Amino acid sequence: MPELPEVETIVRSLRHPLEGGLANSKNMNDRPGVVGRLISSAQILWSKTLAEPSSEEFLANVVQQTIQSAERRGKFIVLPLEKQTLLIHLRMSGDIRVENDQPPIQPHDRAILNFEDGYRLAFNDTRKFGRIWLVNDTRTVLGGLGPEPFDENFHGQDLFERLHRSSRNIKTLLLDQTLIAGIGNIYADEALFRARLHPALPGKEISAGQAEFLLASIRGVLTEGIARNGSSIDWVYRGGDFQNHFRVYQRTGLPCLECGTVIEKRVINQRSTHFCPKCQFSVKIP
DNA sequence: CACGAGACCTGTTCGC
DNA sequence: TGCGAACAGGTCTCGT
Repeated sequence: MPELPEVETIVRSLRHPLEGGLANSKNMNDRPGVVGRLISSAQILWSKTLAEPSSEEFLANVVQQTIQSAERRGKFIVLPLEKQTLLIHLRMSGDIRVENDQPPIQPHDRAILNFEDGYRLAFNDTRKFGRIWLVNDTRTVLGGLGPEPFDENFHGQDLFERLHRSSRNIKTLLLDQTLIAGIGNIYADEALFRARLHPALPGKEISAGQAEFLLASIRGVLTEGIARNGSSIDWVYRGGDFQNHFRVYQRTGLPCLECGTVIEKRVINQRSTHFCPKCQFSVKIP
């Protein structure tokens, strides 16, 4: 699913002026926002999309509340309302549309928030993995997340200490949302390439200096991803451009852009992992 | 407790 | 051309 840069792009679009932009535009930069809109009704079209509370409770409580802001925590979209908070996780295939003029419900729409002014927010999710929560206390859902990569109080030394405790490989560790929040399969591979670290390297083998450089690499790829409005792959097209700038992800068999060595792919932690065996050579590889 | 495999889903692409 | 297998940006649960 969308990783941190894609979620950040969507969240920024949700903050757009209420009447600015084109409803239904493919480009997130040209879409109307939702902050300040009053929810008048809601529909749950696939019951499992609602993680909590019950459908009846959700429909009764979400109405007559105005969206106060649009934030991001890890890969979660956070929409504080007046009394409670809506949390949305897009997982693998989730997407958000904001539209008006009551266009027909689209295939794979799983939940709809109707606003008093005629606009609506549609949560579309082909694979049905996405989830929505309406909670009183966001800590019940977000409490276990690790630090935000851009938190200025999160330093290379902190990452080092977190990695150093584990014998699991670095690729798996970067995907662990309790260790650091927001990184997914694409940006893990891209960050490890920039950091010149082999994805199979055990966390405990990584030095403090390498962890420092790795955090800078993570911030670098995420920053570039956000600047390019995220990645648009396959049928989930959101107007992002970062997919045209991958250095290793989905470049299996192509020459490394740095050294010309053929990019390899192997499965780590049940996820496809792409890397340059020369640039990301490490002495200790299990 | 840490770790890996399986489950949850649908749609597209790959390989024979 | 057809058809099943493999694969896809994520995370939870269960068994060892």
